[in-house]
Amino acid sequence: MAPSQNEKAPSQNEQKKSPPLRSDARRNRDLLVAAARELFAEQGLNVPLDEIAKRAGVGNATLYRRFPARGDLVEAVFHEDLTSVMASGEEARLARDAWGALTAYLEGVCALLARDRGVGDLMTTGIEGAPTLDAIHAHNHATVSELMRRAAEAGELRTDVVAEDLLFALSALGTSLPAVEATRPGSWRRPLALLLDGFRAEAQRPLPERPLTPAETDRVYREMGGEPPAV
Amino acid sequence: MAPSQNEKAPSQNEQKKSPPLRSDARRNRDLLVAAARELFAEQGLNVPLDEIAKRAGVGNATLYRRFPARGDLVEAVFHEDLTSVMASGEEARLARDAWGALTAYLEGVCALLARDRGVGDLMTTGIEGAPTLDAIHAHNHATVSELMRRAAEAGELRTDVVAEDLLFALSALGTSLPAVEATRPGSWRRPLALLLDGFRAEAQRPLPERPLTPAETDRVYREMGGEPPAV
Amino acid sequence: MAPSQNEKAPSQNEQKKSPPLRSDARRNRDLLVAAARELFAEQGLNVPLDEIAKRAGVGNATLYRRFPARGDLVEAVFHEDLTSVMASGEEARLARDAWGALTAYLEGVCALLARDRGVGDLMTTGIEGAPTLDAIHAHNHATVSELMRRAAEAGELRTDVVAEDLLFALSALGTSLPAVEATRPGSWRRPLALLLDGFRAEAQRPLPERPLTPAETDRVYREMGGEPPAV
Amino acid sequence: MAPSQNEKAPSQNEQKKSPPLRSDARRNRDLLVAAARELFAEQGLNVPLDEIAKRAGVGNATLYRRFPARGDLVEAVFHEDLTSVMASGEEARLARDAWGALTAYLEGVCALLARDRGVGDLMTTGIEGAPTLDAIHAHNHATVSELMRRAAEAGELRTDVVAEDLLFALSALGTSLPAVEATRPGSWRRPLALLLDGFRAEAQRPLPERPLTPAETDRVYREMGGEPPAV
DNA sequence: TATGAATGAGGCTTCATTCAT
DNA sequence: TATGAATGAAGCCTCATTCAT
Repeated sequence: MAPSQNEKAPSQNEQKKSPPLRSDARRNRDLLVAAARELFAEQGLNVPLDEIAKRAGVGNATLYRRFPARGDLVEAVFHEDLTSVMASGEEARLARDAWGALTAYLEGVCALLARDRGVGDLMTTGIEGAPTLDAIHAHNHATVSELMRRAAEAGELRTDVVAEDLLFALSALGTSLPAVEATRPGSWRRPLALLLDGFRAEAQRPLPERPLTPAETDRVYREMGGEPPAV
Repeated sequence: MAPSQNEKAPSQNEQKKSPPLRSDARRNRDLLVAAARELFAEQGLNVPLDEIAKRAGVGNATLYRRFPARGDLVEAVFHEDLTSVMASGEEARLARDAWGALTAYLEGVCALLARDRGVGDLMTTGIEGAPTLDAIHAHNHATVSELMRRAAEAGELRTDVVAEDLLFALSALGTSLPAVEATRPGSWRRPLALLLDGFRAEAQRPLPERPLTPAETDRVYREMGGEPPAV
Repeated sequence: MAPSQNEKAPSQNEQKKSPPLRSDARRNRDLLVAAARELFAEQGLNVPLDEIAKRAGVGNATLYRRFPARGDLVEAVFHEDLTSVMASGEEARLARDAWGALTAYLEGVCALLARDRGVGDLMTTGIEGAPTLDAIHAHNHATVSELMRRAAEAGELRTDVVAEDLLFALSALGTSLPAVEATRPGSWRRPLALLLDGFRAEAQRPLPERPLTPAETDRVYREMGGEPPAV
Repeated sequence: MAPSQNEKAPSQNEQKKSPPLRSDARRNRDLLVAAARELFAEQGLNVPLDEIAKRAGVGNATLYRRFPARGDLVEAVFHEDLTSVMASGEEARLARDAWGALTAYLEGVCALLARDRGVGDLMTTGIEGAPTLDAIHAHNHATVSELMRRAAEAGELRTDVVAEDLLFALSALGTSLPAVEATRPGSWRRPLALLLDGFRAEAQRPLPERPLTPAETDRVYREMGGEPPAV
């Protein structure tokens, strides 16, 4: 469940100072994370905590002790998935074909969004006190920015857009993808393709309004969910 | 609150057979609708009913008596706004320039979406027992279909898309617009323009996946909210 | 209690002093009584007053004004039925065969109990401020007493029982009769016959406990429903 | 509250798999059951749950957590009493004198009915999802059937009656007994004796109507309360 | 006077959070 | 330290009763 490198350095998840967990505590922790992963995927991040504890087969206080805030649980659950997103982002940045790499990267992200309601919530809701997720978000932003810059240089991407434009569109789309995936698997590729076509160079029409600044984008996400953004 | 044309035909709101309301009842009803309009706009359709009653300054039972189900209140609140959407749809259909009319129509819809969270909820959540809203939804669909057909004939719109594609993208976008509007008024025009550029003829790339059928679209919305769609 | 001249002088129903009702008021009053009659019979005396008003097609305040307490409505509804019980009681007292007359009389009462849940409630619940019903109750008691006395003299009825014994048994049975009637029409005759067999002379076994006094019986009914007895 | 033998085998109350409760939880559970026992006895099974929680001195959520449905609480409360009824039923079946044993058994049942309104409700209302009570009901029926059969063979009981006849009469009587008990303790023996005299052999008169079948009896109780019968 | 609406208390249930063992 | 229960606030709904036209 937790990736193997975590076993070597569990401190990353439990913050710096924690001593390694006792075996039964570790087991319960993992059960909780697994249960939360399922329920977040199925029902989104607002699933009742008691339900998570029940599916894990532990008391709710075990959950609360291990994860004082909902965000801690969220962070634990999505650390792995989103780390792999970071990895695919790194890989994408190495590609020659920036636009193709961007497309492929976003397809990976959307595949994740489509099968996990929690990820979509992460993009719009934001989670209080989830530094790891913040880092991933920053990395994601950097990846998209970088690839967009190069794709624009290559003449594939219109030049009047910024990363915020794309990420915002993606987050808006993201919440809807699990529903289309449940209806017809794979059909999320179509709205994504339409979205991307709007960013292509040939489609250019002068855009109204300047793009949102990063600070404004933050505020947007805060408006939406009540907390800082996450992915 | 009630536009003057409603004064001529108040029966439309109160269904056929109801006798005209007494003055104080009418007043309370209007207070409730006004309070609900504000709170739906601010917080979406799931705002607690007690809060609506409190803001209206009436008891919660008064609310319940007048609007037995939440959907009745929703219908009363959005009837007017959405009727005007229907009117603008009729107007759009008369225009020469189909693509321009479609754009203008969608701008009107998005302006509404941007300033009222309730409308976005309506597009994804659906409301049980709101026949008027269903009718509006059907009209909206017909308008978009008609204009898309003509815009495609005129060579402005890509030919491999259907109304469901556009309406789905719009509903996905809609939920996010109030947040951008609150951050920078009017800035919702930008993501809308990007969305529309994806539908233009020149941008064509072969799309993956066939579009969702209307029945599938219904199921998507049901997946999202639990009930039939509304707008 | 309600002699035929009441039809000429309905004022007796609305207390002494009321002027005769205006025609529409009279109509609404009758609608209310009719609706209450149906609903009391179907669901018992605790049916919501609003439901009665709704079935009558009038506002609930009309009901309240005309019948300030639930008991007033109850009295109006059951006046007629129970008056006919009184009449049949009078007739029974004239019969030669006291035991046969008693049996026939109780069959009439049970037939009423079986098809009207309200009557059973009346026997156990009691109604505050229903003088007419009290009078009927007294008459019923007198009838049963008289017939029992004569049946005992004739050697048909055991001599160690009093009217309270029989009336109590009857009231206990009464609540259950609508359910058996709904299950198999007419089957209420069987438990009644069993009950009566317990009162026959030949069945005599010395009974434990002295019978309840009338005062105690009153208290029993008060215990059961909270109010004075009625039938 | 719980008799000492329960301390040896507490599992019987908490179902098979439950781990033993922690001391405070056990205490609160017992407080709830005690409060419910009192209130059920005083006011019947429809007493508000909040009132039970209040008398127990715990929050209403504690009650809900421990007893998700009212029936769970009912089952907990009456398990003990009714188990002792089953025991006395077993004992009765062993007696020589069937009629005497039946009488004694029913006296025990009536003594219970007289001092606890809840038991009477159980006989007419029925409780959803109370398997233990259903078992007790079946046992009660079997006991009465068996004793009636033997009493008929011994010539003490009339031969044209079945268990349903007696149980129905008993349930009809049952609801009324708490009121007579409250009025004069012990006086419930008199109506019971009268009832039983109606079932004696010497009293025989041909009974009208065939008895209700068990299925019909079920339907009767469903008519009365809305759910399957219980005792 | 006749009418219909407003009221407000009370019931049940659910959940996030805090407390006791 | 690990665990699970208690808590209390809040949501929704229903009804008998009172108030305003």
